[in-house]
Amino acid sequence: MSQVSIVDIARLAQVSPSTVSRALQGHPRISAERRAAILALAEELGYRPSQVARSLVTGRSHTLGVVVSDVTDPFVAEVLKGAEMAARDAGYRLLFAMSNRNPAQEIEAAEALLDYEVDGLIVISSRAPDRYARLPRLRDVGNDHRIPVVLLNHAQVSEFIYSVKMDSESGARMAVSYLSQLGHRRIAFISGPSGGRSSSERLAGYRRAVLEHGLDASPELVIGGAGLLEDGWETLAVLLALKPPPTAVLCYNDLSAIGLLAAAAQMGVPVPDALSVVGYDNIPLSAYTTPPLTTVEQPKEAMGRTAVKVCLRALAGEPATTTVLSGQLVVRSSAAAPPRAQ
Amino acid sequence: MSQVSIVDIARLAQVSPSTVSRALQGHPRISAERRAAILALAEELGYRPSQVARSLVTGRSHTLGVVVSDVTDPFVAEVLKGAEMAARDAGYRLLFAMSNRNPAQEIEAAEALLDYEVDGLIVISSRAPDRYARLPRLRDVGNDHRIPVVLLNHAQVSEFIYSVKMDSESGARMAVSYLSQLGHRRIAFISGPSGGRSSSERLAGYRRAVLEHGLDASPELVIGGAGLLEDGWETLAVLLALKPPPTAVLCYNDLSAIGLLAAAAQMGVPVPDALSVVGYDNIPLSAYTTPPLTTVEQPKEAMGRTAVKVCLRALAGEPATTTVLSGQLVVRSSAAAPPRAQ
DNA sequence: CCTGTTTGCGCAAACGTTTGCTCTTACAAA
DNA sequence: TTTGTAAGAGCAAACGTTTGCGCAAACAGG
Repeated sequence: MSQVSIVDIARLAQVSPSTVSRALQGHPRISAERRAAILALAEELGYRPSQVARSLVTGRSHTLGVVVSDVTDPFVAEVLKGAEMAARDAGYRLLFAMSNRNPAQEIEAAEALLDYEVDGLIVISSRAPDRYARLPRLRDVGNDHRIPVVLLNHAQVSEFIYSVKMDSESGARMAVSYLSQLGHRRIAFISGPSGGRSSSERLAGYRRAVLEHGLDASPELVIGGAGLLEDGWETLAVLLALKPPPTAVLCYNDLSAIGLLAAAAQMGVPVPDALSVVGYDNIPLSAYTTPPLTTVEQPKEAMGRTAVKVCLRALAGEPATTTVLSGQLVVRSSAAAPPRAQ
Repeated sequence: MSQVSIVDIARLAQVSPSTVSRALQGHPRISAERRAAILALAEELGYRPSQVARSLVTGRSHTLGVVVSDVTDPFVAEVLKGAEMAARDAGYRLLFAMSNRNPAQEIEAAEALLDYEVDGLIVISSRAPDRYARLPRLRDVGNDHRIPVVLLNHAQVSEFIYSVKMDSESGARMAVSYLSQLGHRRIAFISGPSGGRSSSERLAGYRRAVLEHGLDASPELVIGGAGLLEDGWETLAVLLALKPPPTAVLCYNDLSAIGLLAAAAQMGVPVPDALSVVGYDNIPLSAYTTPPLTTVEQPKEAMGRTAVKVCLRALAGEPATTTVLSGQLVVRSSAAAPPRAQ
């Protein structure tokens, strides 16, 4: 640490360290000349305050912890991007950890981040949302210094856990309604990671739309998945094995939809002529598939930004909220009227 | 901070804080019973050491800064994933920042991370590699406490800047050789972000292979790009405008290749029948395009892991190295023999 | 029994800030 | 002149650790 510190400046400026500190933060009771002199000196020496020393005394690290399931998932990456930008804009930094979609690892990571005294915690695709309310350090602390946790795409699970989410149910509902309007009666759903809130909400939206439009509600039409490329790929076979096969399918996310598209192309199943497929998320790549994917947009970057904003507001003492953003269907060409209706 | 500290434990155990500290870190000169008692107490109280206090005194934060161009790029995300895993395995955390492919923002981010006393810096797709050697805090510090910087896919730019990279030149060369063996004589190259080291190396590899195989070396065959989906999309038109159009194209990365594929599908240009395309990176999605993309594999996760390993070794005092990993061609079906050779 | 070494532990300084309190000086009001 | 107040700056404690040094007791060798 041959780094220049506040006392180096103090020595050179012939003042006390406290004066330097106050001058730097614009404390009113420092004369203008001193202030200027100190600022100039600091600039000249290339002084940069030690964030860790600052943290130690103030109890604020200007750091937010973010734990994600897997950065490699385009949806997650996009949200993370939004969060990073908002954090930077607010003078905050992000301590990053991955859970590999593993609940135990997720909690472990969260705890580790707390060791670094992050001011808040953002969890992007939680697999263990209800455990946060029970983390000792999140529970015990007096209300004056509670560490806000904001969960993405999860309902608020406790009084002090915040939530920003998209209305997944209506998103899925919109997609199914659209397919229904195109003439489809037998629509399959590939679900996401079990236990995931967004997965169950999308399923609920699917079921609701199926009911509302009086579509085929056979349970065999909902097929398990985990939101991975492979899921979509493997699912095509089970779709085709159904009797009769569905004419359309709503996928948990774009990734599984893309897997499905690939399988269809490989097996010579024309999309959308023989099978309509719609995804969810509207990741950038979804515009570049063949055919381009009809999908429901999730405001990913905005969700990330909002998450840190909510977190920061919580730090400022605002009560917990769950803010819900809305998406919309983006129509491209992977869904069309069913064969028999043509 | 109503957090339990080392002095709380000390009070309860009727010993001094130093003893607690030493007991916790397994110092030999603490009796076994005391040690056990203290450990038990710590466990019971749910004690977790304050990393920031620790950092302040030891000068080590057990934190690595990582600045990336854009997490949203699948290549970057994959490398980041590898880095995160290796860091976690070593008991390190990652402070994350994004540069948005902007040199000024990149340096600013790096400086900000240094304020948090990161032990090392990893830069994933640098746009300003040569500026690190000049950062005051990286230059001035005595050799005992120099902060290692490892650049990904950049050559070593100074004695104290480390580098882990793939041999991009030979990767590109392999790809072009392969196309040449298939019978292509006129092969285009879509370049990556100008100024990027990997872009120029891949271009060099392309040129070398073109020369070696006596292929058409017209300068019009190398086309500018930035490694984005849009680049590939827009490039198809300029490819087709060439007279005669090339029969194959090597793209800077899979992203641009996928853009190109999409454009081709949309404009009815059959791939690989009318145009062979090969990508670079082998991102997971490249196996799910139509047709599946022939590409050159980059060991992305391994690169991330290696980056943190190199960084940690540097901290342990090993001299700077540049380690180069090797890739290989993964043949799928987006490249085949040219039309006239069939 | 004396000296020398080992074992076990505490004291206190240090890391680089921030901040409540105190102190001095100047200046205005009475 | 006295008193009161405001401005400007310093003292020292505090944040939670780590660690060099010192000290006492125990123990070994002679």
